[in-house]
This record gives sequence, C-alpha cells and structure tokens, in this order.
Amino acid sequence: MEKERRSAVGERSRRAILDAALECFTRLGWAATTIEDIRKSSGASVGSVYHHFGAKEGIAVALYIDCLRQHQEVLRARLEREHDAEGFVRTVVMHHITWSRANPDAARYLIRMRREEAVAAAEPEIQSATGDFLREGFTRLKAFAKEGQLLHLPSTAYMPLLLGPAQELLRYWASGRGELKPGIEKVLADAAWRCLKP
Amino acid sequence: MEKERRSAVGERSRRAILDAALECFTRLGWAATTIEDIRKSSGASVGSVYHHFGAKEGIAVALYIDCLRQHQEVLRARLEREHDAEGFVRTVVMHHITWSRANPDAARYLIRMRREEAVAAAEPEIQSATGDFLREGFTRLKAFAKEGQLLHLPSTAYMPLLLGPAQELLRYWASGRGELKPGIEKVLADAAWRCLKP
Amino acid sequence: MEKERRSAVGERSRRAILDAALECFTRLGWAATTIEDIRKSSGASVGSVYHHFGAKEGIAVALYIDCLRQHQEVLRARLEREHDAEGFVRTVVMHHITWSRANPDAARYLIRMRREEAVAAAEPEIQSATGDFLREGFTRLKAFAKEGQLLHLPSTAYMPLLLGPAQELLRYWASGRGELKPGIEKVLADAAWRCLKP
Amino acid sequence: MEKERRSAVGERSRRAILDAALECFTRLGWAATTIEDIRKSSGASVGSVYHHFGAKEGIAVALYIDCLRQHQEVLRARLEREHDAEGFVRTVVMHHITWSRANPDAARYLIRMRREEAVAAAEPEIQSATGDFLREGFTRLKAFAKEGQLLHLPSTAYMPLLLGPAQELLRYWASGRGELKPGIEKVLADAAWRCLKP
DNA sequence: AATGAATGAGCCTTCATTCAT
DNA sequence: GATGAATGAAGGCTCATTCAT
Repeated sequence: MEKERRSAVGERSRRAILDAALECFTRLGWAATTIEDIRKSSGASVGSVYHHFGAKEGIAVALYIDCLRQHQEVLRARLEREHDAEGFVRTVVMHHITWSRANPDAARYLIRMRREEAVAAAEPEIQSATGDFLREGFTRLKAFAKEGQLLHLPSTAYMPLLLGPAQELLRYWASGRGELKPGIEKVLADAAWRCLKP
Repeated sequence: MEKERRSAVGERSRRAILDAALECFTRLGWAATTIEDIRKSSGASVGSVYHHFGAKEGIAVALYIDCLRQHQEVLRARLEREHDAEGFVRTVVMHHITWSRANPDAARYLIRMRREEAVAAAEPEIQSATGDFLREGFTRLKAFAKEGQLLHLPSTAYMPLLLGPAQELLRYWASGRGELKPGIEKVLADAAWRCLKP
Repeated sequence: MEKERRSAVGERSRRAILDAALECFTRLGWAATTIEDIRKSSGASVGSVYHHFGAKEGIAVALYIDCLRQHQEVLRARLEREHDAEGFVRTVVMHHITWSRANPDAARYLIRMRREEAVAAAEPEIQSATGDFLREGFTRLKAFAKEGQLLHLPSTAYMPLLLGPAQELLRYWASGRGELKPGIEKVLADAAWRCLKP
Repeated sequence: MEKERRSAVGERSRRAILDAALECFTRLGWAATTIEDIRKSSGASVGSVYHHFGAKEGIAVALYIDCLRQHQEVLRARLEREHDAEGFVRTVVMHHITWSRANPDAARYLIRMRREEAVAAAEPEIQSATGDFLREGFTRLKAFAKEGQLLHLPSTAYMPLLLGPAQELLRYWASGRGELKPGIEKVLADAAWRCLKP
C-alpha cells in the first residue's frame, strides 16, 4: 500500500491545509492565491505548508488528486453495475453533472486545473495515485465499439462526443455565469447516447 | 467610427507587438509571459508597449479581439450561404475544426483565454468590437428550433451539444497531446447533427 | 571594445551600488549582506539593483572584477619597468602589500572572495574581463626559470613561494587581527627572493 | 577533566553526526549545508542533532576541534623528536602537506573554516580544547630566533614565511583545481628553511 | 536520548508600471 | 511616438530552531 503511516496530528494539519486551499482557490483562483492566504485560512504556519507540500504546486497537485479520487470513487462504484454500452454512456454523463452539482468547489477545481501547468506537469504522479482511471474507461469504450454496441468512429472522437457537451456546460457553469438546471443531466445523457449508439 | 486614425509607423509597431505577443503566449502561456519577453520578441521598447496597450491585460484583450475577428469573419461569410438548420450546424462545427487547424496559434489562444480573468473582464469591450457574434448565432439556433428544424431542448443545452465535442477535442489538441486528424471535422459535424436534428 | 555605451545616469547609479556593496560586504560579510542593506546604503531601489546586476551574485562578480582591475592596472604598470627576475619578484610581493594597505576594503574583498562560490563560478567571465593577468605573470615566471634567473622548481611551487607568505599575512590582516606593519613588504620581498633566486 | 561521561549509544550517534557533517561540508560547503542534509546523511533526527550540538555553529566548532586534534596530535608527536630549528621548520612544513594528503576532507575543512565567522567566534573554546598548540609553536620559533638558530625578523613575519607557501598550495588544492604532487612537501620544506635560516 | 511536525522571521527575486529624456 | 532606467509592492521559499510526545 502506498499510503505511509502518518502521525494523526500531522494528518489533521495536512487536511486543514487542503481544505483551506480549496476554499481559497475557489474564491481567488489558483494563480491569485498566495501561501499567505492559505496560511490564514488554514491556521497552519507557512513552514507547515511547506513541510507537507514542498511548494505551491505541491498543494495544487495534492488537492487535485484528492478531488479526483472522490470523483472517481463514486463513478467507479456506479460503473461496476453497468454492463452494456448504453448504461455505461448514460452513467458517465450523468455522474459528471450530478457529482459536480453536489461538490461544486471540487468540481470547479478539477475543471479549471485539468490543463493548468502546475497540475499537468505532475500527470505521472496523478496517474499513479488514481490508478489511471481514464484510460480504463477509454479501453472499455473501445471494447463496446468492437462488440458493435457503439458506433464505429475514429478513436479520438469517442471522448469528445461522450463528455464534450457535459464538459462545455460545466465549464460555463464553473465560470460563474450559467446554472446547472435540474434535469439537464438527463438531456445530455440522452444526447450522448443518440450520438454514440450504433 | 471608433477606430482612431493612426500613423502608419505606429500601426506597424502595434502589429509587431501583437504578433510577438501571440508567439510568446503560445510558447510560454499568458501568465508566464512578461512584458520583457514581448519586448525582446517584438523589438519594441517597454515604453512603446505601454503606449499602445496601456497594460498587460490590454495586450491580451487586443490580441483576443484580433484573433476573434479573423475567426468570425470567415465563419460569418460561410454562414451567410447556409439557410437551413443542418447546413448551419454542420458549418459551425466544421469551421471550428478547420479554422483551428489552419490557424493553430490563434486558435489555441482563443481556447485558452476564453475564460481567463484578463479577457473575461473585458467582455463588453470585446462584444462591442466583434458585434456580439455569438449571441446572433444563438438567436438563430433558437429560431431554427422554433421552426421545428431542430430538436426542442432546454436552451442551455444547445451550445454544449453543438460545440462541446469540438471544443473538447480542440482543447485536448491545444494542450499539445492529441492531434487533429484529417476528416475528424466531418465526424463531429455528423455527430452534432445526429444530436440536434428533430 | 567590450564596454557598451551606457547612459551617464545609469552608470552613476551602477557605481553607487558597487560602492555601497563594497562598504556592506566589508562591514557585514558577503553572505550576511542583504539586498536591502545595499539598497539602503546606495540609495537605489531594489529593482534598480536587479536591473544592473541581475542577482546578488552578479554584484559580487561585478565588484570583484572592479577591484581586480584596479589592483592589476597598478601592478601591470609597475611590472612593465622590471626586466629581470629579481625586480619582478620583489615588485610583485611589495605591490601585494602596499596596494592592500592603500585599498584595504578592496583588498579584503579580493582576499575573502577569491574562492567563494559566488565568484569562483564566474571565473571565465572574470578572466575575459581582466585579460587573464595571472596566467601572463605565471608564464613570465617560467621564462625566468628557463633562463636560469630563477631556481628550478616544480611549476606548482612558484606561486606559493612567491605569494604564499604575503597572502598568509594579508589574510591574517584581513581577518581583523594582525596589522600590516610598515616595512613588512620589504621583509617579505627579501624572503621571496631568498627562496627563489638560483 | 572537561569531558563529560557519555553513554555509549549517545557517543555513537554524536560520532555519526560529525562524520556526516564533514561529508556534507566537503560536498556542499558549510553555509550551503542544512541541518536537513546532515540529518539525511547521518540517519539521526533533527532533534538529536540539536540535543548533541545545540546549534548549527555547534557542529562546525565541534568538528573543527575534532579535525584539529587529529592534525595536532600527529604533529605534536613528531615535534617532540625535533630539537633544532631546522628539524622543527622542516617537520612543520612537511607535516602540513603530508597530513592533508592523508586526510583530505579534514584538511579542507580546517583550511576553509579557519577564519569563518562560525568558528572564529569560538576561538577561546577551541584553544581550551586543543591546548593552544599554535601559540606554543610560535613561542618555540621565537626562542630559536633568540638563540640565533633562525634569522632575526619582525615577529609577524615568521608564520607567513614558515607556513604561507604550504597554506597557499593547500588552499589551491582544496579548491579542487591543483594537485598535491608527490615530493612537493620536500620542496616547500627546503624553501622554508632557505628563507628562515640565519 | 530520540523524534519530526511546527514555527515564522527574513531573504531573494520578479515584474507590471511609470516617467524623464 | 519611442526609449529604457528606475520603482517597489508582493510573493514564494528556506531553514535554523523549538517542543510536545
């Protein structure tokens, strides 16, 4: 197991910093948040922040992994009960919307940071910490296509068609302008299946 | 007319700065690019940069408008020849991909900056400079729906379904990992129409 | 000529920073001197310091070159009038002591920084700025030996025997404990010649 | 006796820290070495380091005394067998070179730290721990001069002439550039005697 | 004796912006 | 219009040291 045993007190401090960071990043944005902001918000000292995360990027990456894990654990559990393409497609799309509605700060953070330098540079670390969930899903998608349960398309088209609309909507919502209307997840799930069914 | 008369020499210097800025933003990213970088790359002096654009954000906004205009002029011309929903939908999607392939730096810039603070804050200025092209398109979309040429959907769903997959693909491409395979525009146009046709 | 034309005002500011730096390094030591100390002492702003020297090390190197040039210009002039080994040896030793007595801060700085990381890393730059004076002197020394004007010794022994005692004395003096008694330069020059004469 | 009784386990830990410190100081330099470096290298904990040495300077001083003792014990033994000036002079010079060659890290450390603030401030402690060996030697030197076995010189000239060349050579060697050729100790010993004999 | 999480003062450096020439 | 030296607020980060366990 990769988790090292940490003293309980250290773990509590680490958690407080991560929570404070999410709050600050949500309120101010990643670039505009200073270590001082996080310090004030978490109650920890500057030194403690660096003791746990090494650098500002370290906080971003640790928080990203933390949010991603929560996101994926729920989705993974749901997908285990889906065995055909339609269920898979609808579940993925709906989960994206509903989880984001339930965890707005974490969702916004994931959306905004996905391609941010600070996080992108640590992709290997992120993948090793999250078990490369995306690739697994992609593999399953291609298997469905091979079985004829999905339309045959160039492989680079699957992910955009599956999640593009949801991402676009979430991004708009994350920018603070649009809402996430109740029921919109069903509309997007329908549309995704309309696009991808054979 | 809002355009002030500018001396030819001033205009040339302005253009050089804008070109250098695009090159720097592409290479280093907006936040990481310094005025000094732009100065070195453009051959202008720091003072000259400020004379033309007032502040770093001013460069970002001016460049954004510049790129957006190029993007929209082509699209506007094409859309004038399309009078039914299917042509409209297909043209919008295909243009997004083909124009981006032809103007990679400008396209990347537009994609990355769309919701960046620096540009978002100047939206009114951008809209007044580009004639609110997006809203016009959206209006036309809703008219098609009213006429029964498009599926009836919650209004917030149209844009994500129309452009979400293309945006997702372009974003992935813009991040430097995926390619834009030849013909992929047709696949996405087909899919968009499949999603939106009645 | 390697010297770029600089604006007079810029040059004056640069000089003020260098003077202040020498004063601070003498008083506090290189490592303990902060940019803030130099700023206060020179009247320049932090930004100006970095505009001219790029980094703290840049000040150290520029100042080192500055002091070394003064040291070498005088010695070079004196050595041009010396044509035999004895004159050469005596002049070098005496100049080391007398110049240091006349320019105590600069001398201390040279002695202390000679092998300090910050300066040692820039040796190529220093040599290109000072014309590799040391190597020239060493070459001349070996020529004297070849002509029989000096004792035949392993080549690594010449510099220690020529300057070691003076350096040792100066180092002790630079540390603030010993004095540089009047006439001591003659004693060391005699000793050096006693050591090196055939 | 000033040595406190220490538990064997404590002593072992203390020794490990001292060894690690020498290794780190050699590799990184005194100022650039952090307590964390020493901790990693020694296997001890930060707290343990402070338990034994009180402060970073404490390590420097303890290590200095440790190295100096080793240096002096050998020299003291050798000097006991020398009763005339020539033997004394030659032995001192040769020992400086040969001991350094045999204990390069310790020698480098002594050379580099001799006038470093951290060590200089603790001179009284060092003298009381090493029995003021230097002063004894200096006293013996002056006695030889009084007896006519050495040249009459200003008292400040003796040490530079005796050890200056060796120090200069060692310093050059310690900086990592020059070598310590076999036999060079004899050359310097000859030269020192040539300088100092009546 | 040992541990290592926590502390926080202080430092170097960056960089957008100004302004005298 | 152009120039580039000067400005200084602000931020990320280091690291010696402390102390509860």
